[in-house]
Amino acid sequence: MTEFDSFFKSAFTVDNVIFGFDEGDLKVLLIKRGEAPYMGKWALPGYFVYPNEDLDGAANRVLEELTGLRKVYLEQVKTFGAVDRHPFGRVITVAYFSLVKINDYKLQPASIAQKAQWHPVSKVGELAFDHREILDSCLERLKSLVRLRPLGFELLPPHFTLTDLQHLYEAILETELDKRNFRKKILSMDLLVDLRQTQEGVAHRPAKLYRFDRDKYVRFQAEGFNFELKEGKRKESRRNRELAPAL
Amino acid sequence: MTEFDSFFKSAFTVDNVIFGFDEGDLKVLLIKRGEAPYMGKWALPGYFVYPNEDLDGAANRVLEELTGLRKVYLEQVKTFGAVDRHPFGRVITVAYFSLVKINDYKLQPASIAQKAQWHPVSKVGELAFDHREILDSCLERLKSLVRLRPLGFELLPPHFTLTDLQHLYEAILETELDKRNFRKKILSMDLLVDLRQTQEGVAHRPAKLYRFDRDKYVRFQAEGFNFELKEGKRKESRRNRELAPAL
DNA sequence: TCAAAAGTGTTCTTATTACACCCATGG
DNA sequence: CCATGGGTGTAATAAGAACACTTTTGA
Repeated sequence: MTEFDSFFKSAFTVDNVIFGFDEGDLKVLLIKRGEAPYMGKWALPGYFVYPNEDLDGAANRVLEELTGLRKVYLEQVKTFGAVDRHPFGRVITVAYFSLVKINDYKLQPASIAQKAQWHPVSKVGELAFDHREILDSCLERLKSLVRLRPLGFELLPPHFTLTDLQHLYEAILETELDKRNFRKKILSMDLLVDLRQTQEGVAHRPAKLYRFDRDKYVRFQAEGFNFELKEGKRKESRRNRELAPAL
Repeated sequence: MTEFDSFFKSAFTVDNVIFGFDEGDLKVLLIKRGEAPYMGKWALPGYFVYPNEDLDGAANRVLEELTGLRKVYLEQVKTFGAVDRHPFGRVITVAYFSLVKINDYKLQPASIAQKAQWHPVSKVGELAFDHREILDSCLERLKSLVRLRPLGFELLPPHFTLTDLQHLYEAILETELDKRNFRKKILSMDLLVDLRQTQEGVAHRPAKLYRFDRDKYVRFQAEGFNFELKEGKRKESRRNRELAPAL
């Protein structure tokens, strides 16, 4: 194998873009680096992949060490391998994003977590390494996936109002949605359970609470179904450029 | 840096799923392995990433060494890193797919290319390593991208008929399309140029030839536009599960 | 009684689907 | 003159977009 020895000198890491939703904002969990390189800069949580660990395993480990959460939504997005992206040597990183219910998040005792903080995505500036680019890729992927699959619920508490849900979509898609059309669509999908409870202690008419019916979704998927969310912009008569096959 | 030395013992590769379209079939270019491991098995073209090379560069190199083609459509899909996926050690691989016009493909003199062959995607069986899984991921990605962007044209010769185009979509999407609706949609997108030529020497009414207007597409993109291709199945009144925000 | 957010229907426009016959050519 | 695939339109249905007022609560 000596002919290949020279290739076995690189390392790889995972970096995890952990999204949460709170106070009407999409947020991301960042860590303030306490060591070189990029000391003092905000960075994505990540670490080297251990020799006996696969990629998803490493991403889950990073997430759990930081937040204590297991079994949350996690998706591989893209791998970044610019030659000089890491000063220690050739390090390529596999970027993941995960979706957590921000209230489930408990700061872990691990020292690294002491420096973790939620940042509104819209206010994140420069980051260490190429993490800004990684964040952007994950945001874009989230935006497109959230239209195709009911991921939004991963970010909300188990009980939520339709307005919560609408605000979540508005934050992710960076758009505004029509309240009546949104509700009509969501309810027509028949994936929400009316909990027959309402908010309490709000200074306005209390909203009904719902939960996502995951079992039903799984059943619908099995029947071959698509959850799809389209754009909706039609500012000045957007031309139709959709191509629709007619099986 | 000694604390991290143990991590710098892995290697990474790129594997390239090269798609082409010919005789009504979606095809993939595979190589018959002439050495261990998996000697004699069909595999995806791929190789180690050189120390001074980024990932896209390596994928382009693999493609060019094999086919002589440069500047073809190439897209990173997913990274595979199961611990034992390669017998030589820890090797993770970044999977790409590329789209080539099969007639542009010239067998290169490189020895590796001697063993290359186009296989109809539907007839590919077991492959070396985890390459079957990689192929499946790339196929799935192609299927979803082809609905969102006009990638199909990358697989056709510069001049083509509407029937060619329809057959291409049918092959990729594994479905049948209605001829009239397909043409109506495609032509309404205003991305094809009527070349005012027709086929010659066919034993039926000759079809008109078109080309894809790439410049126009670029302009439309700049104006913010979406090329979108939807499913169209409605066998027994498929329920509407699309969620459409109304900005 | 006021402020604040919840909740609710209809109309218009656009997109999607289903569907059948005549046309041009080579053999 | 036949076989082959090319080419064309319309009507019915479904989805998407626009839009404003009443309700319920706490302060």
